[in-house]
Amino acid sequence: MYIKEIPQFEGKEVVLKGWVANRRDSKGLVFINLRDGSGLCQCIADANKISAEEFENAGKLSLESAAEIHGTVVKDERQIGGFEIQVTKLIVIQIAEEYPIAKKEHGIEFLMDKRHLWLRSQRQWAILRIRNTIIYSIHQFFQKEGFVQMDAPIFTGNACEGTTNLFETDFYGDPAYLSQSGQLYGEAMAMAFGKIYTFGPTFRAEKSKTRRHLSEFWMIEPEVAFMDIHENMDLIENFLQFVIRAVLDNCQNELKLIDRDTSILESSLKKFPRLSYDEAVAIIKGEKDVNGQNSIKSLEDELAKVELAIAAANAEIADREAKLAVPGMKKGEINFNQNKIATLKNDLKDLEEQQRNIPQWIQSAKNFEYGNDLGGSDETVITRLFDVPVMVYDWPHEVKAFYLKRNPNDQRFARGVDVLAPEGYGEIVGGGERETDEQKLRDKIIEHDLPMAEFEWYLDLRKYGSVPHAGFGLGLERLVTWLCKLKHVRESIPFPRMYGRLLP
RNA sequence: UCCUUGAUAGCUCAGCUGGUUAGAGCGAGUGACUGUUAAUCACUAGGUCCCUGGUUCGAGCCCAGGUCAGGGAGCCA
Repeated sequence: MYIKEIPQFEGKEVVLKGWVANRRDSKGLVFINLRDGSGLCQCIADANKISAEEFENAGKLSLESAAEIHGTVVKDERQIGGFEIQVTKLIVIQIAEEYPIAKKEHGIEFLMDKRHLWLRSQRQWAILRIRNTIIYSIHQFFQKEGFVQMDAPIFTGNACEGTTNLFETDFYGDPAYLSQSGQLYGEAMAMAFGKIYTFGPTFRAEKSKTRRHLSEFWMIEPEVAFMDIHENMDLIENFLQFVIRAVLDNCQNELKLIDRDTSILESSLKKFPRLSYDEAVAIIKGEKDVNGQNSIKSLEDELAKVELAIAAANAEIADREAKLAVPGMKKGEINFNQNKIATLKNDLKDLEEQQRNIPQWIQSAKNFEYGNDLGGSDETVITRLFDVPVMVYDWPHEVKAFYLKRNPNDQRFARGVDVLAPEGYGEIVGGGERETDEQKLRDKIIEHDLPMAEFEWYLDLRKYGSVPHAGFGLGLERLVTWLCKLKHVRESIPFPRMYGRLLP
């Protein structure tokens, strides 16, 4: 019997096993918020309805203690889930020691150190259930479309893309690297199975400390034979919309718990704009408007808004501090005001950071040099103008991976495509159409200064039935982060691995 | 690797221009209260002010070096 099934048992006797998420006492009454992994439910232990020993035990239940509770389901609109349990019997399974995570705000370092316990709190629970729905719907989409799930190896002998840092390990005395992409193997498998997708861990040893990077993350990489870049963009759009719809259909409760405004998710079900690199650059530099909006002007407006918000927050802090300075305030009210000030100060830190960042974004957008890759701020600048993910294709070939095909009509461009998520989240998908000509690939490998011998097996694919093909890679954690509107990827995975973080 | 901000009680933070015995709230413990939602109220306990060295009559505060962390850049999904 799980808490999520309670609505089916109104008026009946049930048995729940779970952990104490919160407890409040009153004379003759103990309120227990029980958590069992499926949901939360308030249980009321009444001194008149259970034995004296059981009532005493109920009072001893510390935060995160485990108990088995027997009781009657009673409808009560005020409660989470609309029901509560009148306890008839209470069995203590374990009394927990003092629980470190208080019912209060904590700093991120502390919470990350306690990640194994933090997973129990409601917000983390909701995010990771959404992650589960996303994973399930990814498999559903590809399976219904006839893709074969086929994983790439994790130990690799070569550097697929060469540029990024790899984790080196010892493979029976030889150096081996943890995979940074299954891409090349996916191409081989697509030549055998037609449509495949990989779903596995990926490792990048970049000493990045940003809200978008992990050292270990999960990547989904489909690859399809006889598909060109435009069909690839169709696939990406259908795929992402299937996943978004699955989250909207199945996770309303979780989305509400994390306070996610779903309007952008709903608007993302309409067609994704497809911009060429040239168009994207013109928009970033403010040379081209989108629906009457100019990138530079809208940033300047944003900066003005941020400055107003900073002034408002400072005024409110001053006001509340003045009130606190007057003696005679009740303790509860003091507490309320102090917490409010703490929250405001935290908001202020974020606002002040934006105040510092936006002018830099404006500068970097104005000075954007044609031919460069888009930086994090450029992605933000462009996605702020849309309420759907944006696809940018046909990139200067110099900035993209060696295996991408050139646009046959304009050799300056490689047929890569990036999907930029709205709300400032930036790149969540990178992909494109692959080069089919063996000699052109050899030239590129030399140009990128990669060891040719390591790629001979890959070049074989171009000798035996080389056909047009395309695919993409989706970073699971970046998708979770955007769909949940998280501030940082570290909350999108149960145990994040990042620079400086190997425990727990 | 670079830029930037920070480290004070179990947690979140305050601590003025260097000054005598370092503070608050939460959490914990004890007690009060029959409907609470981070309950409320009273009392109690709780400190290597990150480390090393320096300046000074005097350092939580100033200086130098280090460690760790937050945010950003580069790079990427």
